[in-house]
Amino acid sequence: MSMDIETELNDAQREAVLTTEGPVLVIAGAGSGKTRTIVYRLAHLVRQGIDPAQILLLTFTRKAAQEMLNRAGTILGHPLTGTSGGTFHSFAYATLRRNAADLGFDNGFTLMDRSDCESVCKDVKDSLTLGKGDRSYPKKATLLDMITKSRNKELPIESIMEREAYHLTPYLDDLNSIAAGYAAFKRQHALVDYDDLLFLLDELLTRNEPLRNQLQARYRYIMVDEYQDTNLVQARIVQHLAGKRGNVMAVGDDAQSIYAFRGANVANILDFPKNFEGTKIIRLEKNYRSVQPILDLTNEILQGATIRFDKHLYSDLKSDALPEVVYPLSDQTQARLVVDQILELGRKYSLHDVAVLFRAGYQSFPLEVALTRVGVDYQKFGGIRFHEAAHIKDVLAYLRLVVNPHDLMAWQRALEHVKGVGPKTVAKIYKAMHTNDAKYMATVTRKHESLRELLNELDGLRNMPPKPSAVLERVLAFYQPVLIDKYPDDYPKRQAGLEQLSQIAQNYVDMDQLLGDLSLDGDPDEEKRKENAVVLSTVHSAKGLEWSAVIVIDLVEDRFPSRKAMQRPEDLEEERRLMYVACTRAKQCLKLFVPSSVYNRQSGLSDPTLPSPFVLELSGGVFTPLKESYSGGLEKRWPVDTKPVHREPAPSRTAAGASADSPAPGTVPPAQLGFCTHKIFGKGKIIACPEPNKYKVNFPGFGIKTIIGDYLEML
DNA sequence: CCACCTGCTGTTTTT
DNA sequence: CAGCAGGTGG
Repeated sequence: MSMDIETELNDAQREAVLTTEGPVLVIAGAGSGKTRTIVYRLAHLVRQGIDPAQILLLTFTRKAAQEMLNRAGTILGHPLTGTSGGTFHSFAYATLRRNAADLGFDNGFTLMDRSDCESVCKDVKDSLTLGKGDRSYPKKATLLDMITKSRNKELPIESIMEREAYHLTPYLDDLNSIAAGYAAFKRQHALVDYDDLLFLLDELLTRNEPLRNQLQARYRYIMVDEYQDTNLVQARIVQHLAGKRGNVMAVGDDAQSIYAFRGANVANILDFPKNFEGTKIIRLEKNYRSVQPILDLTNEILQGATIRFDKHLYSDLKSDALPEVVYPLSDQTQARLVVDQILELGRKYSLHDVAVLFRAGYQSFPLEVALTRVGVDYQKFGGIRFHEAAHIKDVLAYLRLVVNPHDLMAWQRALEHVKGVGPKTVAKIYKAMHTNDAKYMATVTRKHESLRELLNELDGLRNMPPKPSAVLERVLAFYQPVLIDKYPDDYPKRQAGLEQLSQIAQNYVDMDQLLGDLSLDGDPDEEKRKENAVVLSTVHSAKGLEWSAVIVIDLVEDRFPSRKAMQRPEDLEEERRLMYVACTRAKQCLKLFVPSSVYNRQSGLSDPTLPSPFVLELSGGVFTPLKESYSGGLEKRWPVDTKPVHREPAPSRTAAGASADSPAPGTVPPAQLGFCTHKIFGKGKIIACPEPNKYKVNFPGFGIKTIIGDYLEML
């Protein structure tokens, strides 16, 4: 492949590629050739004679980094060797491992995944004897959420609570104690969570000047992708690495910021020019991905935003076909209709070029069943990850113990397979081992004969050369009976997973590296898109990707936007950007599905739905509406808003629904539903208007109340 | 102290 | 439908 900067790039892209010195901020709209720009810049730098090892490319997923490096290699005609590319987290992991002793980890450390972190939270909670008998006590997942959110946003737990979890206020003191206990536990057992990777790197770079200088000297050219989704500590890391020279190119799009929930701060991209003096700002606005009718629709989604974006994408790609909005009767029939659409699209496109997107992982379950029934293969992104499966974690626990004897989480997993040994016994054994209490060890091993064997086996592992594949081989051999015993129903399937793990291990010489990569990057086998498998993905996991045809399902209130995001206006804004990301993935064909009812587990019945506000506010001209007929087909549905909708004397939330389609009878157009305040209950969300001037309002902490309009102030 | 059973609660997104 | 607390029997 050739590299012709003159003909293959537009003016803005070319400028971004050719500006190699000094800070550059590239505001890259969706589909504006951002990846191409980064790839060409990589190639250009190397062609200029820059040593590839002096380039650092930080991206959001390791997959993205790998793909960019590969493409740059293709352009150059030889692979880029020595370039560091990956996520902030993987870069941090590698750097910390080389400097573990400096951070007080003399025996190395182990990276915990999400479920490890949750169980630590639970253990700490139990050991502080908090929440006994309280059924509504925050779950371990909630506890961890609050702790990491507080860290990522660098705010006290109290502020996080005030802003987004008012109902947890009674537990504030508990949460602070649990957070402290959690931190102490990690230290004590040489464990590190995802957040620690970033904070420890920041600490290291701040404190260790020689190291900082060394890294600054090495990485003379830094590129950071998806800058809108970095948080405060990531921005500091970039500043440390860039140093005075400030040779940083940040690329991102404020309209695609969808990770505020984990502490991402859009201010980073907006303030980049302030933090790096003399920043050259380049905007990429021409879209090369989507046909114009799709962009007309996505531009409208952005127009509804409270804080307007200075952005309007345009494209040369024409099409006569408008995006479609399809109204199935229920989420069950939606699955069937989507399968029909997939089969039809499969005639025009390769199936791996067709994607179904949704807000949350579980929303694809009915579709997965339907696809399996008709025999269509699919590949799902954003579900349970490879390394989170119980049997994989079991096996990895033994590997972890080879590296880090303080890893209590791993001890628990490993020893609890012995019949008669539970959490309490493990804790005692752990303590006895670390205090050389031979007497207890003798007693306990006499009581459980198979424990003795297991400990001998572990010693054997520790004494062999730490070659991952060899150690794993031995672990798998003695894990085999446990596997069959523990999973009598489906152990053959899990066995296949373990063999896959063996395959992966072949590629590693270093145990730490293997463990880190598994936790930081999930299933390395997922890299390649399967041929002839339709893609199912959460919108978050679809970021940065594109398909010829995209179907978005479950576009109803409480699902997309998610129910949890309906409490606060700023969360709703993030959902809007998420909707924008979803729709801008489509190149030629976009279909939005709005089921009229969804199955409700609690009642066992189908509940009627309200269409997502993001669909309601679209003007009639940008899409073709189709509804499911009672016979199961699709027919054109004419916009019914010819008869004027009776409007309440205007709660002023008009941004939504200016030209909305008429809602189903008996419901109220969400255009009128917004937020309000009440003298006693405070701020709440209006969820229905059963009769004129009477509203059902959900007040956080008080629940749903029906209130006369006169007592409410509309926001 | 551990394993197993019962009945209640409440469902986002990810490195 | 899972995840979890609490009770019971070994």
